[in-house]
Order: sequence, then structure tokens, then C-alpha cells
Amino acid sequence: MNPTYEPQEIESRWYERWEKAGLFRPEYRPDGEPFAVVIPPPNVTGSLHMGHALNHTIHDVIVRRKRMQGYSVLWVPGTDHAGIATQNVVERDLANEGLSRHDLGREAFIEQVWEYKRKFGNRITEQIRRLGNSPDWSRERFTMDEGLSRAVREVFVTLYEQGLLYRGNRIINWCPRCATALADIEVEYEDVDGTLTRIRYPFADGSGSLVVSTTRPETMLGDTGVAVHPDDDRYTSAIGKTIRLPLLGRLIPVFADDSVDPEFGTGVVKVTPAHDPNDFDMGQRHGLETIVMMDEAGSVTGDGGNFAGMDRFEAREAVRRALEAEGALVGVEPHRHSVGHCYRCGTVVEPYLSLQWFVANSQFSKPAIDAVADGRNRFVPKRWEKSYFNWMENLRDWCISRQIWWGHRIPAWYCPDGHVNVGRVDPTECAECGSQVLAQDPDVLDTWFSSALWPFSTLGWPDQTDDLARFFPNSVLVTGFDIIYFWVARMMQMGLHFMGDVPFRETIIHGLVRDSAGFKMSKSKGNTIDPLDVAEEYGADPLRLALIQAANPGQDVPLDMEWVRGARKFGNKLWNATKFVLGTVESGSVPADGGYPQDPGPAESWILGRLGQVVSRFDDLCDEYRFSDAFGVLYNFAWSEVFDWYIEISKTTSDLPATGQTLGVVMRDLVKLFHPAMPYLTEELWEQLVGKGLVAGSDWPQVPVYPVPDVMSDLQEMISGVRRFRAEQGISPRKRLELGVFDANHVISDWSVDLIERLGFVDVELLESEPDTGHSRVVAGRLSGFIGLDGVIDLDAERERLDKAIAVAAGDLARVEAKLANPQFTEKAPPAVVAKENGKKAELSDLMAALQSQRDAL
RNA sequence: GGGCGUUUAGCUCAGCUGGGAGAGCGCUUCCCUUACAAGGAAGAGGUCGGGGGUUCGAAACCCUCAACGCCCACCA
Repeated sequence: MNPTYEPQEIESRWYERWEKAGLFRPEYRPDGEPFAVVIPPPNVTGSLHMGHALNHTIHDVIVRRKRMQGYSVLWVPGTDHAGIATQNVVERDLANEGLSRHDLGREAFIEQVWEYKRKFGNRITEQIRRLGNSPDWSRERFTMDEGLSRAVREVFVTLYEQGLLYRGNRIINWCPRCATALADIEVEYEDVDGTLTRIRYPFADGSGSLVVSTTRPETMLGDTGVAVHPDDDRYTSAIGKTIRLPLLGRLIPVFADDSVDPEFGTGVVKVTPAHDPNDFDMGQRHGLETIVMMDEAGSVTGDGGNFAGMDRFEAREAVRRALEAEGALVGVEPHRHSVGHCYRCGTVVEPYLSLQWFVANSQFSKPAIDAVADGRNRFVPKRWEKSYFNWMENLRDWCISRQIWWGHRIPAWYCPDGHVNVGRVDPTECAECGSQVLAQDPDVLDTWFSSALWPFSTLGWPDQTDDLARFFPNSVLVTGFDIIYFWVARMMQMGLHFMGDVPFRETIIHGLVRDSAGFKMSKSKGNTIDPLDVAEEYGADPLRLALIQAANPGQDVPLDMEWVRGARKFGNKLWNATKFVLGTVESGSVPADGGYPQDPGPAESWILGRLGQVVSRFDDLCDEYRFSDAFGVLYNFAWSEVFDWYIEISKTTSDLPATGQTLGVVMRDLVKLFHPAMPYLTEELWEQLVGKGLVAGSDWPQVPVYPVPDVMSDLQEMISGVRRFRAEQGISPRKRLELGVFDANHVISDWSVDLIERLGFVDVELLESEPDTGHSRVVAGRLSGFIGLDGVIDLDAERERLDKAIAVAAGDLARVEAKLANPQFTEKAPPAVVAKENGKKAELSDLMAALQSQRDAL
């Protein structure tokens, strides 16, 4: 073995062997209970970031452990076509050559994107491999592959037939830069400092005017009405009058509507039905005309008079100036308000009236709520259920059409008469009028439409495949809280609707990876850490361990390179411990399973007993997805019990029969337990210890129950006590001390004496009674130690030490006595608690007395 | 405006059903003892955000205040 742990070298050696062994396929354990999970498909042209690394590490830890526990595990990998995001990337490339997608035309452009996908589509999957993840690559899917496209079409057509999917003219969110509609949740709101413009709207009959307020004065070009609240006394007389719209001179009515807030501004609202959802509703209620004054690029249309052709923000200023010139501008004041931005490009979105396809969302909400409420699906942590419910309860219809080219084309065809043909196969003539002139809808579907089907489309649906029968519903879904609405909620809706069941039984929500200062990692902030760079510098295993050590459900993960370095140190420790064990047991001689000794000595029994407890605790915590806690328990056990104590103990007990065997077995089980987090390193150590097969394919430890002898903690306390004495008195570790041990309860053996002598670096004499004078007492459970002080120490320092110990004991004793003196406590507290306090009191009294006599004898 | 969460050691966080304040990192002192100095041994450090209440007993349960963070909402 290398003298030290070299992660990078090791990590190039194992992936192929795992794959060749077929480990990642559920067929590896054909008879196991199925356990299925699907990867949240990353953008196909994307690159791995730390959020992926966290998500995948959690997946892999779950999946590798389940595999070792005997489940038939399927982890489906794949990528998402990421409609707008990918199209934007390719368009940016084209722009560098001075081209737009329109220069290429639709077909050539799409071919270009496919080319891009072929070129970069492997990058992210390669990165996923590099970090040691173990999905079943033979079942890798892409949201636009043939099968998934068929699933998308099937869902679209079925929903259409069921009347749950329709086409309609609505106000949607429009991104003028991407030139497409967006769903409500694709808009990110941000408070910005804007202005509120007050405009005077004169009555046509010259009898006065009303003053309206708006944050978007340019929209007045599309005004077709003015509204006040019906109960607003100030304006009762205005209702029914006609306004002559400034700048354009259009005549528009004043009407009353409940939705107007009399408290806001002047209590008078200009109504622009084509460019505001509220106004649209009012327009519907009052039969107003809709005038689209802005086009797809955000420029003023021909209906905007002199302003036609201007960009919306340019028009905003121009309209204001024109109003001022006309004397209609009352004032402009600062106004902080929330403005929506495109989640893909950050451009300010416009509410925009257009003809789009929608999913009648409300129909899907109740089943999706019920499924979580009655526990068919469980959120971990549970508090996210509230957000989920809240969102589900307030759903508006989902706008699914996008005016881009990259994605699943909407399977709807229109004849010249406007008849709509939707079908599973492309129509050749209009079903209504027989026209053979048909044009397919140019739009594509929202990326999330196909993502919503992922848990069953990847298993072969709509075909009734074996995988579908075996692995649906999935066991768990692991994702971040940021896509609960985008993804989790919609998978739930579609799973329930099309499969009649929840798509997965548990929804595991993890946090965000943050930088060491607690800030969200983002490209714009420049604080991102590339997981591949980390793997390059420190290794993938250390990165994985660092991430999983911080990953409790719902909790953000702060990542500092210190944590990664710490994880690598731990890897090094495991490495060296194994090297030591190999000095005792022959390489390759440790059995893959079992091998626990029949008749262990006390130290063996202790470490094996503790190992059993730790495995059981670790399993419980993993089953609750509390990985941070689980690995904390394991890490501490390995380091402070196995390495710091057991290995040291084993050096002194070479004559005990089970030592070598136990060392090998304990080390092997540690290797198994750490394998889900550090797959490469543990595989390397397994090769050294066991030499046959792979840890990845081994069985999870099942440790028989061993008693944990109390004497072990007595001995440890005795040894620590001697060491503490040494440190406090400034006595060199090389000076051998005399230690008298009084063992009133006869708990120790020759072996114990040997242990104390070696680890404490003392000569032990067993005492028949406690000596009176000339010693320093070491309290160690049922044992008492007496260090000979002759010529060893500074008496003053020893007095000080004793005084400190006495003060501490006295304080503790006083507290216990006060508690016991309180009749309320002795009467009302449970007897067990009272008994415990009494025991404590006796113990402390003895200790006090002993220390005091020690002090007096000095 | 509504909802959720956080506040425990210098830092990151455990502490689940109320019964002697914990871990890792960092820090201090000593030690290159033949697995490991990417290490070992020993140690310092906290009025558990403030206030009130329930209880024999509260970091934990209830109320309240404060600070910070996040999500949702048609703030013209």
C-alpha cells in the first residue's frame, strides 16, 4: 500500500469495474425487493454545479446502502432538454457569428441544437460518473428521446380529450427578450424603486376630470376604460361618464368595479385589458374593448399612434413627456413595487394578452393534496407539506405553450377555417371540414410538462413494461426545495392522474449549498465552487463525505474547503488504520461477511458491542434521511473509539486470541459502512483486506450482539486520569510512574493491568487497601488509582489540582443535595429520577471524602 | 398582506417524546511512541437571542418581543 491516501490515483480505478460487474443495474439483485429513484434530470447542455453534487451524493448514499442491504435497486439517470435555457445558449452562440435562429430557419436551428446536445450532452453525465455515482446507465433517458416524446404526446392528447387541456386567449406573462409566454411560477418577483405617474383624464363633455395613477404610463395607449369603486362617494357622479383619453383622444367609459381599492392613489384606475390581468378581468366583466398596444418584442404597436415602434421603456418616457406637453401630467413620484422578471434571462416580463395552451390545473389539485394529506406520499422534512398544500390550493391554470423552437412541438393542427385537430398521429385532413390544408401549431411545450412525467415515462410508459410494473411508484424522490412547485407538485398531479398512484412514496427535500460565509452560490456573485475542481484537488470521496456530513433534511449545506480537507484527513486515517491492521492480519484474509469471534476478550467484546450499537443507530438515522447525524455517529465511533482506543489497546494485547480477527472484522465493517459515502477509497481498502469481490457488491454488516463490559470504561478512565495528571503536572510522557490500583470490586484481570501499564506508561501495583498519604488519587469508576508522588511532582501544583477537583465535586454535590432536599421534587418526580439523584449523591460524597483526605495527607 | 424557518462554544451545527450543556473545525499546552505530524495526549471556551408563563424541574412546552433568512400574493 501507498504510505498515504492518494484519492486521485485511486479514483481512476474503480468505476469501470463496478459497471462491468453490473452493479448499478437492478438485475444485480434480481430477487431483492425493488427500490427505485429517478435523478432530477439536469440540463443536457449544462455543467455540474455543487447543488448537483449534493443532490447526487445523497442519492448515491441512499442507493449504495440499499443495494448492500439486498434491494433490487434502480436509479434512473437522464437529462432534460431544458427548452428555453438550451435554446438561449445556442442562440447566444449563433449571435457570436452574427446570426439569429431566424436566419437558419426552424429545421436547421433545431438540428443545430441537436448537434449541440450531441457535443455537450455527455459532459454532465461524465461528471456524474467522475464523482462516483451509481445510476443504471443502461436505462439513461432524455426528455426528448423517442419514448419520452411519445409519453408527452399521449398525455397532451388524453388531457385534451378529457377537457383538462385547452387553448384560450388569456393574459399571460411574456418575456420580450425570449419572445415567449411563461408560466406564473417562471416569473421571479423583485422589489424595485419605480415611479408612480399621475395622469389627468378629462371627461369628454368638458365637465372636469379624473386623476389616475400608474407605474407603467405607456400602457395608457391601450386603455379602454376607467374604473372607480362603486361605494366611493367621491366618484359616484363620474360613473357612466365618458373620458377622452389624452394623447390619442379615444373615448372610453368610466364604470364601477368592486376590485378597485379606494385607498390606493386617487382611487381611480385606468383599465388596460390587454396588458394587465386585473384589467383583463374587469374588461371581461364590463365588455370593454381590448387593445394590444405592445408587440412580442415589447415595442409599441400601430395602435400606439405616434409612439408606434418605440421600445416599451423608451415609450414610457416619451408618453410621460407628451402628457406633460399636453398638460395632462399631474405628477411623478417615487414608488417601490414588485416587478416580475424572466427566470431564464432576467428581463422584465409583461402581462400580455395572447392565445396559448393551458392545463386546467384546478382539476388536479385535490388528488395531489389528498395523496400527501393521507400519507401515501410523505415529505421529509414534514414542514414542506404546508408549502405544497398552500401552492396546490391556489393554483391558476398552467400556461404550457412556449413560443420557442426547442422542445416537444404541440400536437395540434389548424385548418384555414381554424378548426383544431389534436391527435396521437399526425392528421392528414381536418376532422371537422376535411380540409387537407393543415398547419401544425408552431409552439412547443413547457419543459416542465415532460419533467412532470419523468417517474413513469422513464420506465417505458405508455407501454406497460416490466420496469413500470416493478418500479412504479418510485420509492423516494430526492430534490431541493427550490423546485417543489416546478417539479414535485406536477409529478404528483400527473402521476396520480395517469398512473392512479403517487409517483413516489417519499419526497426528500434537501437544502442549498452555500459558501462558507453562508451566501447562496451563484455565478453572478462569483462564489461558486466547481465540484470537479474540488475532486481534482482533494478527491471525489472527500467532497462526497464533506457534503453528506452536512446534509440533514431541509437544511442548507455550507461548504468550506476546510470541511473537504477534513474529510480527506479522515480518508487518510482510514487508510492508515487499514495499513496497521494489515500488519496483524494477512492481506486478503478477512472474510467478506461474518467472521465475528465466538469467545472474545473484554476489549473485543467491547468494540464489537459498540460496533453493533453504532450500525443500528446509523441505520435508524439513514432511514430517516438524517445523513449528517448518521455519519457523525459513524465518524466519531471510527476515530475516537476504534482508532484512538481499540487499535491502541490491540497493540498491548497480542496474546489475546481474537485480536487479529476482530481488528480485521471491525475494519472491514467500517469499510462497508463508509462505502456509500466514500465508494472509491473503501473499494481500495476492501481489496487489501478481503481481496475478493467488491465492497459495492457486498452485504451490509449484521453484527451479532456482544456485551459491552463496564470494566472497559473503568480502564479508559484510569488511563486518561494518569495522562491528565501527567499533563497537569508537566511530567514528561517518557517518565515512568508508579501507580497503585485499588480494585475493591475485583473487576480487573492480569490483562487489564498490562493495559494500564502500557497505555498509561506506569508500573502498576495492586493494593489491598487505600493508602493514606504520598499519592495522587485517580478516580476511575469502580477503580481507584494512586500515583506515587515521591520525587515526582510539585506539591503546590498538586494541592491546586486537588482544590480544583474538590470545588467541582462540592458544587455538584451541593446541587444534588438541594434538589433532594426539595420535598416537591422527591414527591413529584418519577422514582427512577429520584433514585438516580440519590446514587449521584452517594458517589459525589465518596469522591469528596477521598479527595479531601488526599489533600489533607499532602 | 399571508405563510414557513432560524437564533446553543470563535465558526458550522447536533441536542428527536422536558430530568447531569455536545460534536467537528479553530484555539492553548505537551509529544516526531515502529498505522497515521493529513498524527497522538491533555485542556480552555457557553447566563442555550430578550422577557414572561406552565412544571418539583425548561435549551426543549406555551405566550410575547427582537434580529436574520426564505416562500407566496392581480402593491393599479
